[in-house]
Amino acid sequence: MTLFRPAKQNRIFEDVVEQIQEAILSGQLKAGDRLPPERELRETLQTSRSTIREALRVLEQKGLIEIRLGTGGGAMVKAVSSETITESLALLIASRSISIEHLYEFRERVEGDVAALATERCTAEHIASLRQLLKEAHTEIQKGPEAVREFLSLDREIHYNLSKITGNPIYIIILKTVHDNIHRYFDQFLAMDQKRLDENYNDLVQIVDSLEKGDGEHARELAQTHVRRFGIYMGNRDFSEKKLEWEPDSGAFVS
Amino acid sequence: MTLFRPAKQNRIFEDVVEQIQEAILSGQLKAGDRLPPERELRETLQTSRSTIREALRVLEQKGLIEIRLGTGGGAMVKAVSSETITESLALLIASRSISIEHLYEFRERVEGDVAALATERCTAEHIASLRQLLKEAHTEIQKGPEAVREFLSLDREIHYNLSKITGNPIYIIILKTVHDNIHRYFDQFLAMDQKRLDENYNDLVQIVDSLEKGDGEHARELAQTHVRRFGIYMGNRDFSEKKLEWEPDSGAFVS
DNA sequence: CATACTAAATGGTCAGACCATTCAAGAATT
DNA sequence: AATTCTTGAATGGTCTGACCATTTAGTATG
Repeated sequence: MTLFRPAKQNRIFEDVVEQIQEAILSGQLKAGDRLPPERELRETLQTSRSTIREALRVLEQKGLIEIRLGTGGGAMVKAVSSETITESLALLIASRSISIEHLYEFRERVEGDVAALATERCTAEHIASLRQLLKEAHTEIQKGPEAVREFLSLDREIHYNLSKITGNPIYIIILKTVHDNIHRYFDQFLAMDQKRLDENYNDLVQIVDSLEKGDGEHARELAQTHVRRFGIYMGNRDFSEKKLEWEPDSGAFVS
Repeated sequence: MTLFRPAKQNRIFEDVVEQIQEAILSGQLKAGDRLPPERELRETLQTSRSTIREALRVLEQKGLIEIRLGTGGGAMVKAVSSETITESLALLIASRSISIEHLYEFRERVEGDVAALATERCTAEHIASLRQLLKEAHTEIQKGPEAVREFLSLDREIHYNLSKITGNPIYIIILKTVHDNIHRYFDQFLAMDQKRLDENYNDLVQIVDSLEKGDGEHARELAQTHVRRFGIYMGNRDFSEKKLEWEPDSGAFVS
């Protein structure tokens, strides 16, 4: 049960973190607001500056504040974003708890779901916006394989737009997180030849066509195929035999 | 492009974080290992104890170390887990960037994917293990509605097992994260009557039946229906009209 | 042998000082 | 008057050294 937390509320800086976090989440402090300077917080909260600073380090790592130097500086409240999730996922990859292959298998299905959902919910404006991006992508691939970076950037933008059409921020966050982590391996993409470029462009055109026709299941299949193609370029292997044991209690993997 | 980071490497504690994190991710420090005491790190890294401590706060928040008091204590390296992702998602929910309805729509499709994938990859042992859990669940629901907590715990365990069968740790992490965040709202479940209990139990039996038969698409549909039912109990409304604007550059939502 | 005490190791907190960066207000220059 | 330069104040970053709190291992005591 996740009913209880480990009782470890002894540390003062944790109390400071909690108070400030509560003020942010309750809306008393909004994005862009400035926290009082450290020396003032020190007096208000009746503690030492080092304790305040340890609390600020935690809040900073949580992505709740951002700190700037100088006269006009200090701790500013940030809008909660998906950055921390992206970083956590990057750590799981770096520690080899999950592999790029795992990430691709997951992405394939999520992008399929996104394409299907987007089909249900897209408007004429959405389609027009996608067509515009396709047009730009077409311009790029005509420049040949040296424009692969620009093409991939537009490819990403199109997937991003699809996730926005679903209206569900979780899909936006998940895709952003997955894309950010995959982009670290882009070097291996840069060798795409003209045939690959055309192939991928045609994938995108067909996906948008299906959206317009309202054929969600076809859009799903196309999106999955599209992602799978990308995965194959990256030397994606079959991983159906790979197994990782998962330690239930700690929530951590063991080899 | 995510090619460059903001050039802000001036802070010493960040360098300390980086060094220790690198030692952990490269395997020089393994889970369970103890970091040197603060006073020793202070000497080794030629810096002050407060700087070391700020670095430790960051590493702790990243979920890379855990700190214990007393003689045998100190900073211990932790196995990288999904805890931080769970916390980040909780922050997004608490700041109302995403709603429980969004979470349920996402969960519905992910659990569907998991059921379908698990069908492809399950072995006789997996089925036997699931049958055992179903048996325990059956025992619980016969005790009547007061055993709803125990039943829900087993329900969760079954979903967890399905994600393990996929062999893809991302599904394990995602479901764990989603479940952890949904469990905060469980109070509203506790009113399930006998009919609901039976309904949910039958869902689970049918899902396992489909797994055994190898009918992945049926398993997917059943799992989706099962999750949707849960969502409805929580006062889940139709949210297809809701829209949130997403700020591309910052990765943050704006109202 | 079991229990109680003691001391050492380690993290947690505090106070105060000084350094580094940034920015705005005023001074000097053109 | 406009521009540039200087200076000082505000603020975070770092350092030092001290003391407190908790835990464990070892020791003394019954």
